[in-house]
Amino acid sequence: MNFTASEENYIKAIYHLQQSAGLVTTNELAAQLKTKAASVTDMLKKLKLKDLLLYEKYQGFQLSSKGKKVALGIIRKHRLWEYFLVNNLQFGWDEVHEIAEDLEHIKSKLLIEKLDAYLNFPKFDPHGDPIPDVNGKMELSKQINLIDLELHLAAEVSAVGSQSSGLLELLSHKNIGIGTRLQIVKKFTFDHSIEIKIEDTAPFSISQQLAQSLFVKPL
Amino acid sequence: MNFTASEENYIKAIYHLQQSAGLVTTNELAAQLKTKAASVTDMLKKLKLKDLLLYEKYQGFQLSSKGKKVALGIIRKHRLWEYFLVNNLQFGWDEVHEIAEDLEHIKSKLLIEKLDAYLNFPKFDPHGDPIPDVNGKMELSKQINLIDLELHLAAEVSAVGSQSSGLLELLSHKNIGIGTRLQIVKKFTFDHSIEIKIEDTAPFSISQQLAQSLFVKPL
DNA sequence: ATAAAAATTTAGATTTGGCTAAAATTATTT
DNA sequence: AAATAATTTTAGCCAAATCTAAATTTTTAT
Repeated sequence: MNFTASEENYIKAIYHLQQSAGLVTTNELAAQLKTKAASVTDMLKKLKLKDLLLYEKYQGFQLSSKGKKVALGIIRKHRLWEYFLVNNLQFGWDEVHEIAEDLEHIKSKLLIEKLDAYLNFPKFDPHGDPIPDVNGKMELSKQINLIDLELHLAAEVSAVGSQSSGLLELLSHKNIGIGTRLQIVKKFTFDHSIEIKIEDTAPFSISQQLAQSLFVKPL
Repeated sequence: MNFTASEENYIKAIYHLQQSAGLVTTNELAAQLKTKAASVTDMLKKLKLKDLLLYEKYQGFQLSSKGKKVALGIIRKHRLWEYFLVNNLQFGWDEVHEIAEDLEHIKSKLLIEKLDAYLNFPKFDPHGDPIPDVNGKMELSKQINLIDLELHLAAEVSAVGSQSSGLLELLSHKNIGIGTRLQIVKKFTFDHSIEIKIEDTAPFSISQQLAQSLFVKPL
């Protein structure tokens, strides 16, 4: 089956939303895609007709197993291209999301398999997110949200919660990236900020919001 | 200015047609794009409005200088991607056109400049067509791919397909450089290798891949 | 030079994906 | 349990890019 770029964007957005929420709602999706609820409803009908979506009107929705498979294919393409852009073309990891949004809609199956081989079958993209293989399987790492990391337990940054340029700018300013080793030295209840220490540098504190955008693997 | 994929396809097709014909006609273009004359007329009006086209109805048309600049930008992207697909991803040179048709519409300027650098600023694509540089300049000559040179016809090496060190190493080992005079003494269908003779030295054979990286001017 | 043929353009319809505004449904409050 | 609020859907419209059929202009041939 063949899908338009717009359909693919809906499928991908639904996939990401249902990861946390289970059932997805029309307004949520409209906000995510920066479009209007009425437009979403239209597309939902189309996706249901193509058996990509389990949907009863007014009742919320989620991807069918066919829909999930399509979503994983798009995510695979997106993350492989991001890997290529950063590792081969020397883009910064904060510059590649937009471009990969376009590249992910290029249709050729062979292209992606050859790209994957050329890159040596990478398992994680530059943001630490796992890359699905040809069958949609991916390594689900034991990463947890930084806010939930136990006090004084050493861990390694493995992923960021979004690709927003604001977040990436802040991280590079604070010298935090994928692979950075750190531990929490104090948690403050007042504003839920936490104080972290990166290897042997001086501890500094980060906001709850930032901590929630960081994922780590305990070492 | 930003253009749709469809507009870009029209611009590119007009560019190629006017290379041979000068003025282009509606039916010609419709045939080229596998669409109907009425659709072409609609698009011509749009392109004229955007100052990409010199067009008076019923009188034929051609690209404005602005239109030509846009065309060269698209051709640049197309040929760079073809080069990447063949030289890096190991596609056959006969498999890449379709995919490049899609990739050429990816918008990022930075992407193309980084790709160009990554590929070592190639001057010719895998089919021997010149790749325009950032300013739209390209090597225009009667050179042809060595693989297409007529048997026993004397010719002079005029360009190599890329600056890759592997290619240059091989060429210097075989004593082939710009200006080298040679002729083909035999073509083998089995592996598409060819046997060449440089001036008065003994003939030797070179691979299809190497022959495709060499461009010659018949003397 | 005029009629027929060919090429081109216009007019009106269709599809896709979006919009606004109004209607319908579900959820929340009093 | 109504009334109000929020959410979702429907209805009707718009723009881009295509199409068919009809009208117009240009070219060709008698």
